[in-house]
Amino acid sequence: MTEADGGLGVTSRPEPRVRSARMAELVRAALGLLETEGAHALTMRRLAALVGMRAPSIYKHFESKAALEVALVEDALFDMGDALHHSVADPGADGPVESLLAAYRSQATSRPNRYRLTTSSAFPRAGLLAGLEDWAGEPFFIVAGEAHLSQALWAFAHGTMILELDDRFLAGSDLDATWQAGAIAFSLPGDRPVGEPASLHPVGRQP
Amino acid sequence: MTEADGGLGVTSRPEPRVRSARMAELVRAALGLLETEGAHALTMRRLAALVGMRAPSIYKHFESKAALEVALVEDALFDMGDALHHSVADPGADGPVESLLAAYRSQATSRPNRYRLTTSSAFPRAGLLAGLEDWAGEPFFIVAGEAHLSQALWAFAHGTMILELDDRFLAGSDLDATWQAGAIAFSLPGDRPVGEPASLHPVGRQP
DNA sequence: ATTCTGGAGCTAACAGCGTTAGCTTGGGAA
DNA sequence: TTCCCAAGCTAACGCTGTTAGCTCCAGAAT
Repeated sequence: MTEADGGLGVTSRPEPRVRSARMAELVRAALGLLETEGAHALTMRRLAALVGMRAPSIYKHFESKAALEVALVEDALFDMGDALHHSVADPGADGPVESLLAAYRSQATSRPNRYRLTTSSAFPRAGLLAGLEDWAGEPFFIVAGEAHLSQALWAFAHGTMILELDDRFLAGSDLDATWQAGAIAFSLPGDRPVGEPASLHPVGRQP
Repeated sequence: MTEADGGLGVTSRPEPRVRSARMAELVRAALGLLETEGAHALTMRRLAALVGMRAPSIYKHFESKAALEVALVEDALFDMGDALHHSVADPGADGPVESLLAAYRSQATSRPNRYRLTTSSAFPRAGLLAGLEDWAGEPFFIVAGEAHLSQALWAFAHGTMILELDDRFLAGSDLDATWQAGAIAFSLPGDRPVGEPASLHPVGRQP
């Protein structure tokens, strides 16, 4: 990841907050609860029981449930940022856009409920570590090379991701092809992988 | 809207559920609460107070809060579907993709909290009127002309929309340009509006 | 005209939620 | 040895969606 600092990166990876052993244990248990049973199962009483305490005692370590969720989401953003920065530093045989999208999709899919929490409208984003979201999202700018296209690419990635996780696409859809359709639409021609199926291309891209 | 039936449409607009006067009043009040104060304010007790009753009485008209939200979301999908079908039937001077995206954005922006509810991961989509979501989303297929590209376009639209509503884009971003960047990426060249600003194109698109 | 019925309101209450107040306890610093 | 405070506890508050069970009245049926 250090390579990226000397590269195109203009933001830097924030320093994660230090956590006591008990805090780390709570976050670990919370992640387990969230992923195995869903957001509705992540309650203070259930979490407390999981680590052998009672709900009010959690407040000795986190000032609110929101603060605990912030910890979960910061983990998610560090994981996502690391994966994305790695993908731009070392894109595979496919183009950089394909590589970035594959990293994004793989990361989100690995912990779907944490991804949902991270991108939820209700989540108190203001409490996040300063600069973390910008750093995690920077690879989109690096790959797209231009602000508006990078935002559009990010929006495509998030939109496709959340619709996939929520099973909103028509049953039986080939989602690999959907991701690839977006990758092609947002790729610079020179960066496109060779042997790209031409049918997926928006017909007649050239003026 | 009837023109669309004879056109490319293969799905048809479902018949809305009939609502008693009291049900309609509740849905109207619920929408007001949702939009003016947000999802957290939409509680059975507050809604009941707004129409001059007590919370348990609502259950004489809707079997659960979820059923009431289904009514709100069905309204949203009918409104969205009507707007999108209208846009494909009568695209403006801009291309069909621009026109569709503009309709999508305008519709969602007009009732942001209802849009959030409609697209929320937690929403019980199974309770929706059969075929309603398919019908509302059909214009994306009509415009893109191909299944995967249409899904990618829909994903871009939703992603951009929810990020815009949640204020997730970098402060000061020109979101019109972001929408347009996506519109261009997903447009067939022949359909692109004339006089497209070349600067929006990713720099150095040529190899 | 009387009776019956059922839709639509009500109160009381339950379980679960996040959270707070206030008490206790034990281990390390002074 | 004393003191302090971090970290646990119980009880409780106000909120949530929801259920049980009662009442009341309009309109249909007799």
